[in-house]
Amino acid sequence: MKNIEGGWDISEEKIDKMEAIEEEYLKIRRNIVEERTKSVLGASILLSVIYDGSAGKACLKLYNLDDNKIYFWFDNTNHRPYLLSDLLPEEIVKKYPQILMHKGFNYMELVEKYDALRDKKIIMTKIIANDPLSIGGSKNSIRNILPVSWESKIKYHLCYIYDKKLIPGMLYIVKNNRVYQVNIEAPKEIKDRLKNIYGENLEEELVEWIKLFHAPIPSLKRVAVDIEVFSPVRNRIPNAEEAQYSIIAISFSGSDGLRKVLLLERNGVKNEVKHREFDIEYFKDERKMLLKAFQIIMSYPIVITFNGDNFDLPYLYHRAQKLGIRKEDIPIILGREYAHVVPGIHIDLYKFFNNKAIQVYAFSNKYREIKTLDSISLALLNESKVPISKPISELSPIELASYCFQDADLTLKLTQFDNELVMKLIVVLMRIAKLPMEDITRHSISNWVKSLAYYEHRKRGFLIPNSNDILSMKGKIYTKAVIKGKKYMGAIVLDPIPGIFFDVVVVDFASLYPSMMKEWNLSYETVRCPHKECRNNIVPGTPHWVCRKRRGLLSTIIGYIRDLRVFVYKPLAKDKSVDENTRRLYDVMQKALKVFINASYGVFGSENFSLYCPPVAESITALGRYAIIKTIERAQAMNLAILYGDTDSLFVWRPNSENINELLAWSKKELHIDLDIDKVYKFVAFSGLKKNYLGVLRSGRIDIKGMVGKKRNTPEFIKSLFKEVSNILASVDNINDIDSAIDRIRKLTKKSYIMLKNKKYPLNELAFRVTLTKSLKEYTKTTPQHVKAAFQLKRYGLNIDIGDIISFVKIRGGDGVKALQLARIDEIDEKKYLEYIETTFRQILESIGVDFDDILGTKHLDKYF
DNA sequence: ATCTATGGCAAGCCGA
DNA sequence: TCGGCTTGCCAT
Repeated sequence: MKNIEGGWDISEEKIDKMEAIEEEYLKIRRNIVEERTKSVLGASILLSVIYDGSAGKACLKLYNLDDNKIYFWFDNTNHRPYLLSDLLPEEIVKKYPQILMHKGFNYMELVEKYDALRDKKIIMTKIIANDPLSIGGSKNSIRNILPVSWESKIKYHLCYIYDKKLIPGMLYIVKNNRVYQVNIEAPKEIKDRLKNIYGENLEEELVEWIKLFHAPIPSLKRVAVDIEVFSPVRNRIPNAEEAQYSIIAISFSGSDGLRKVLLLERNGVKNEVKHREFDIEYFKDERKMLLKAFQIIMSYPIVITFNGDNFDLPYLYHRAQKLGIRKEDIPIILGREYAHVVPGIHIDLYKFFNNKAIQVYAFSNKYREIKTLDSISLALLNESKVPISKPISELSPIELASYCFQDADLTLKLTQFDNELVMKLIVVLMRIAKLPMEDITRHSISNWVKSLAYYEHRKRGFLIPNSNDILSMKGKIYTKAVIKGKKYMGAIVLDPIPGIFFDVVVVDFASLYPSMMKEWNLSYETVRCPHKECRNNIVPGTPHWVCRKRRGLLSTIIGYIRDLRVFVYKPLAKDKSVDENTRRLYDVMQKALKVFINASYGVFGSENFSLYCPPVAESITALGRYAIIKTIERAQAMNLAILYGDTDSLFVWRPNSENINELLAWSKKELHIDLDIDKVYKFVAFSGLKKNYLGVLRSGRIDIKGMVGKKRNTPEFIKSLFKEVSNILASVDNINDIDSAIDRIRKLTKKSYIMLKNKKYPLNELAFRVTLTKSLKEYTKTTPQHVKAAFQLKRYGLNIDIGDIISFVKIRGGDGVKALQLARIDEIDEKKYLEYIETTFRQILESIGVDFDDILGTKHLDKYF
């Protein structure tokens, strides 16, 4: 027996047992490689597609619903890529000897001549480096197809013919070396709903979309994994590449009920303690423990981690190599950004939950503090980790096991809550974006839209343009942004009329920007199109024109998505006559569609988007401004009093319902956008500032927007004061209640002043919590307070990095601030805090017509000191 | 390698 | 002291 680290006394009998583990492990591996390439496979969900252009092969990862296992399907038909000169019209090849190296290459010209090439079914390849089964080998196969120097210019023609239109997340059957899509019927009632809008003959494309949403979403077998590593130094995160220290615990929590912790016996102490929540298996040899872990990982089709791409899996991989396990016997393949597992799929929930689109639109900003497993679990599961008092390396075996298991279990639960919402969302997003499971969970919205758009291009046989070419043809912007440094003009915000108003109705346009894209045929190819006849089809407020001859691709897709959400899935998700489970499923669909709708405008204004087209973004906002201005004019002509409005909403004071209905009808008829009643307020109090008001709905719910007291970075004691004040206001029913409310607020204010003066608030409630949005050395222009506090912490040896939230309090003298951890209560600068209370309260009070100074009965704060 | 947009406010920094 | 600029957070 080889001594690995420290060395153990191992009995013969134990060695036998361990060798059995190794034998079993190798058997599973062989089984995976040899048998899982079947030519007949029942209904399976397609999880991943790996193309390799240079080898002319593709590999699909299919999850078989019969046995919950992953199978591979190789396409060995060896599609050799065509050379560019085969694809392009002869005259173009002659004209440009280096083909696309020519700088001013005209993409539109190519499009016009492209029709002849349609039947060749050109599509882009997608290449994943380091695919788990090494079906190809080269990292960037484009190099093997074309001379290297062409690489950058070549992007849009590529290159490799693959005529199967596979949709990740959809169901397929494999038979005799062919892959067939499972036929899904589009339900009649859904079609009927759409026929009400589109007429009797639904377009084939729209029916395809419905099928996408009505293919069943099976429950996927999965296991969550977490590891703990020994560390001789407190709070030091071990380096995954060096993998210097032992892995001391590996925990698993599976959707099939597996609850297991593998523990390394250390210091010669034997601990065969049991735990009632999970099984513990003790190991003397770390290598055997890893083999056992690998065995478990390989037995699941889906492996879930929290930050496994960056830590757990790389650490396991490097540690295993260090302990002498051969590379090919480790079921982990490290890519540049991903850690893949074999044979299944690895989902890193850290990346998924960090995705802005998921945070904001799917989970409506329920979690937005630091994205740790703990904070996300707390927000979504209402469950958090039991804190440990000692460093990990000092825990007793049982404490360590519980701590480690807790992480794996929370990770699994994040995919299970709300009827497996997260897994279903992932599958639906895969189907919409046409991205493999690994990619959809790691990429951001601009990549999702890109993938969707590319798929639609290929389906229609369109060339996919190079972003440089779009930009050089359509890069000009004509409007000026209000905010310095922005590219073009955005939305209109009306100046609110300060004061308190009872009986206010808010109307707003239903998804204004996407509606504009749909109504105006806005897409990168239709805005500023080459046709002379379209030049007079001008977008109001801009010099841009829109094509009349061709339907815009993105405009069409966004139109479908919008209609499916607005007319089908959103109403059905609320429809009480639909059974509970189906309704929840519709809610998932509705949420997934929302993500795409909300991003559809933004991506066109983002340089990172591969179809970036500023005139499209500019036209969209211009049309938004046009719509709201026309509506205001119309409302005024009808004698409706507009108190406030922002982008797509208008606040109307005491309207009668006839007038409102007339306005809504007018909008539909004249602007072709749905204007709806969004909210009805008992009263709204405007402070006079834009994006800053407080309202109480008919239901008694209180709506507070933009006020300081609500912001995440304000100290806790002010937030709770603010909450009390808003509750007082929520109780106001009519104008007569106001005086007594003011009186209560006055008392509250005074009380808080005295509390502050007598240092009754604990230090941590006084802390401001501000995020570092850059790394410390990038703050070159100014040194804001939270950066000062961060430097103080750094001097104390703490590791401070981008994304950290710095807690600090304001003090007298010195820097003016001190990091919370370093401050004492007697250093506090009360004056600064009084000023802060003042602004907070002023915003509320001025809106209800009370002078802040009256509240205190004094003009000077100093009198309190 | 990562990234949807612009408008608005409060506070603090920093040079004139 | 003033005002422009930077920063972070929020509204839509």
